[in-house]
Amino acid sequence: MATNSFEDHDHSKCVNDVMTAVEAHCAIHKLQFTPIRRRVLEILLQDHRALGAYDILDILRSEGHSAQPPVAYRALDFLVKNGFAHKIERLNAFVACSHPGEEHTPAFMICRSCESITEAHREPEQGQLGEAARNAGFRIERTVVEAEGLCPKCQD
Amino acid sequence: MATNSFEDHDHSKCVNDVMTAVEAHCAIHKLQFTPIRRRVLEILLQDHRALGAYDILDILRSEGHSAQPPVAYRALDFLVKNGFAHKIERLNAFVACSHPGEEHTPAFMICRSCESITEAHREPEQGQLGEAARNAGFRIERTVVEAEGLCPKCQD
DNA sequence: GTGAGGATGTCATAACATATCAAGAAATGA
DNA sequence: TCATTTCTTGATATGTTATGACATCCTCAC
Ligand SMILES: [Zn+2]
Ligand SMILES: [Zn+2]
Ligand SMILES: [Zn+2]
Ligand SMILES: [Zn+2]
Repeated sequence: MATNSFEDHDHSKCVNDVMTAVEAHCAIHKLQFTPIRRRVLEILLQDHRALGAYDILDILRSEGHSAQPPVAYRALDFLVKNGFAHKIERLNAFVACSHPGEEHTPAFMICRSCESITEAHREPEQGQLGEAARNAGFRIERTVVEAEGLCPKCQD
Repeated sequence: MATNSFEDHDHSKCVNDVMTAVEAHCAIHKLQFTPIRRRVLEILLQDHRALGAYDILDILRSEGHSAQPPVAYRALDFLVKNGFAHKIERLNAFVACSHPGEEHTPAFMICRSCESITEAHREPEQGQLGEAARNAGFRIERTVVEAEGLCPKCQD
């Protein structure tokens, strides 16, 4: 996966790398990477966009799977809990992770025009938020950092 | 309002200052600070917590107002659009702004234990997110920055 | 083989948010 | 003042996102 998915890149390699990393991670950690979970991740990886749970359900149904909401939400829970996908709070939607399995604190840039999303990484204790937390005596456990705007292509 | 609402502070002054500032801002900008809008802001100001639209509806109803969802959402839209309240995306809920009317880029610290929320301010172009955006050629228009964790009191 | 834990299928419902249209109130400008 | 326009509210309905609950099935350990 390119470091910045706004740039042109070999996307099939991008998909492949993630699937390989996830398979390896599941093997090591004895996680069941079942067909539904795999298929949902594949769907998320189709492009660098966030999909709602019901978008995913529609796709599953179009493939002959009689899918009820919990089917999508359970697969997404699995992917999110294990660091293979992230929820974009601003959109109530889900995106595949660029660095599956690795511990990281993501920040997202969301293009409002083409809807593409790039994941960057932060250090939670650094920067303005870290400083504000120290000043307030607040202990950060999770962060939601999402920027909305225009990607390079859509600025033209 | 205290710079950090996790600290003990004179909350009635805190409420008063915000209401005064909002009234002044509405007078200057010819905004209609109607009874419903005022009441919803008062409800949000009761404590430094986020309330869902339906929480607000319940309160309005308990006060004899026959309130349907659009009543709450319209008032909240008004408050958010004019910078008197913010939506907390992580919670699908709304909180009163600490600096009503002023242009600012908020960041929130949300205590998962007592649910209190403090608003800090960021410079959108600075810090880790600003740097990531410059590297990617991304133009930031809005940001969502929310930290979840434990406030000073709840760490004991 | 039996029991325990995890995964899936299915139905139902909760929680969050908006579309639409009618009616009323307030600002605007003759 | 009166008409016009714009904003606000009332009310019904519906759309969208997410979870609860329970039955069934599968796998693995014992
Ligand atoms: Zn790619
Ligand atoms: Zn990630
Ligand atoms: Zn206060
Ligand atoms: Zn604010």
